[in-house]
Amino acid sequence: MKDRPSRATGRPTLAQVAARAGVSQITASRALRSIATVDPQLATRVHDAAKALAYVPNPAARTLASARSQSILVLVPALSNHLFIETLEAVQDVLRPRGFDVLIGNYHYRQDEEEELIRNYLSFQPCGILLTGFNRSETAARLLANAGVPCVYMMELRQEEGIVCVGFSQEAAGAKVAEHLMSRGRRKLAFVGAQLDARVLQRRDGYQQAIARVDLPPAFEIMTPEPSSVELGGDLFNRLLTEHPNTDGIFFCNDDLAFGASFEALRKGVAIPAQISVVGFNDLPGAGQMVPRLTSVRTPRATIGEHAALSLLSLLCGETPEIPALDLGFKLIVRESS
Amino acid sequence: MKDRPSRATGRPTLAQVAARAGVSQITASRALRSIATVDPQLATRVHDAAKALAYVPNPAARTLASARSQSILVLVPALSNHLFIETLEAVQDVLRPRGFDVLIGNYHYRQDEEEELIRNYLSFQPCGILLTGFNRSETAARLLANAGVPCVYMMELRQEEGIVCVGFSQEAAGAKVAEHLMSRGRRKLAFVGAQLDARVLQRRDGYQQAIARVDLPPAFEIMTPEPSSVELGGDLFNRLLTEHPNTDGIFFCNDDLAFGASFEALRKGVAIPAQISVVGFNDLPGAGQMVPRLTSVRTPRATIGEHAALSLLSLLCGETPEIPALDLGFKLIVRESS
DNA sequence: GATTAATAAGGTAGCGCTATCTCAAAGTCG
DNA sequence: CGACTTTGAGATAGCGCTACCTTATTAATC
Repeated sequence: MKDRPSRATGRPTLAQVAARAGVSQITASRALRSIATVDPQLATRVHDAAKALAYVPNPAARTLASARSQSILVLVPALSNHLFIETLEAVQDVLRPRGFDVLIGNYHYRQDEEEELIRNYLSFQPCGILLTGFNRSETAARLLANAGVPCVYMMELRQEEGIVCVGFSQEAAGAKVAEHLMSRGRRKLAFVGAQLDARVLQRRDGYQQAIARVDLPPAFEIMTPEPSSVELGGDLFNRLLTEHPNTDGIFFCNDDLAFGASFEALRKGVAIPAQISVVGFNDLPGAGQMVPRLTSVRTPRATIGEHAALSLLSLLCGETPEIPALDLGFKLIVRESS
Repeated sequence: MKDRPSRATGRPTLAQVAARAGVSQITASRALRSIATVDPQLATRVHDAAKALAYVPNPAARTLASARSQSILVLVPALSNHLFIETLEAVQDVLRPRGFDVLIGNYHYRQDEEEELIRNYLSFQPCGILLTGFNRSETAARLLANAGVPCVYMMELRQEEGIVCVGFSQEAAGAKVAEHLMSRGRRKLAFVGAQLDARVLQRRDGYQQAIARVDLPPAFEIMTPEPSSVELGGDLFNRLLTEHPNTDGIFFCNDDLAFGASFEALRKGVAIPAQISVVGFNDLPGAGQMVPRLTSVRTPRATIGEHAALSLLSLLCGETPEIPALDLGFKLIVRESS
């Protein structure tokens, strides 16, 4: 019988660590995974051996043997929006130091793409998933349910048995903006929305409801499914001025649009806030430097990422978070534009 | 002997596909990986069986058996800069349809963090790595060399045996800006840089060299290692006005800074471009909407991502790209601010 | 037509790790 | 003090796939 060439990677293996520590492989495995049933003295020997050999576990072998990886999947609708970047960073800051690795999936606000990502990434057997909002295809939801992987939902809230979510009330935020504009004496309000994901619509609803509560006529709406951008903001602002020239208060569904509108106003000589008050959403970096400085709703996107990751961790430990739907609130930052 | 409970995942396996197709497992494996030595007829049978069973390969098993994953690691210095987002998206657009999955590592412009990410992700046995620039710790470079994983470098160019890179000449871009400002009659030039990564310094060098070539005094420099932001741009602009009030042309190392400066100029009543010409870098979305519309250098960041991914693919096939250092150029977009 | 070379398919043996079971030793209790 | 539980460690057997070697078949060469 000829010797087959080794197919090994050359990296130190658990077997070598175990041999060096004078214990069995499985004991070494348990020690390195901090499983309680190992004598502390043995555990120390194992850790010393691992350090001496510069042992790094092989995640593929681990995943294959346990049918569960150390990866956590995070699905966001866009990377182009700075909002989600901050959420992602916070998620990574929580998970990476704890030995998880974060897989990022960007579905470009498309349900079919999200479904495809879920299908694809489930084959990696992630140990947990962070999702944005509740709006997804039935197939996607079924895939997730069948996989039995713990999920935490970000950005939106829903009080429902078995649902763990971290976010804030988009409706309440929308209402707050309406109340603010009305407190400034604005009566001819408008809402400008792009992209039109579930959260934009929720903000719109909250905004309109607050207006209805004081028996004002509903806000004029300009809505487009186009992706949001600074340029689009300028266009929609112009459209609004043409269609409803006497508008005196606008809530843009996000800051990008509001930025574009502000530029256009400067160019056209439309006085903000003298003639029209403008409010954005998210309070992105730069909102406070705009001319005029932009009133916006500061959303807790980083904290949402952080707490979503922590909630997922507790799910992974078999615990249920005390508050399954965690409301992190928001804050209206009033500046010159209103 | 008691029956052990199955540890299987429940998902269909290659063995089932093979059985259904009436071939051996290894033939099924080869057929699904499109390895040439399989009879097309058998291959069809295998593919049909796989489809019928909704078979999805187990990446962990694949990685373990072959000591090589289907993952490609991309390391970028920041996600907060929109520039890299576009590069990442282009990379993903090339690699995901071809069955690779993209691992994103963000090292926050810190060499130690990059090193840590490399160390960590190498344990996943990625089949290729995309890196940003050439500036990294020696340890990191050694780790990469020892791993023997194909690498492609993005953003910067270097003519060197065995180095595959895709980018453009940062120096040439800097020079181009200087020439443009001088062509507008500007003589008292300044350079404002933040973050100060290698690429910012290269742009600065190109800028200064172009100025030196026509025997003008060197540009005044304001340099700070702080992370770049709109707010910082305003601060640095004010500092520049105080320290060198007669400056008549400024090159900001990126658009964020230029945005902040523009806002501050509007606020202070400094006339751009009448009093000072301003040029940014990257031509981020929004540059064309600024007041005044910002002159900027449009960088091919998406194309860089695309070509870097393609070059990596050819390395994976054992080919060497015809042009190992691919210069994708840049374009000065002249607008109102200069 | 015998020998060699190329080709295609399959058998076998892991890759490196962990789940499960087994067993010995120690602790617990009526 | 014997029967029962608890505890810690090890033996065993895969997880699902692919690399390597071998063998069967066909094509090419002398």
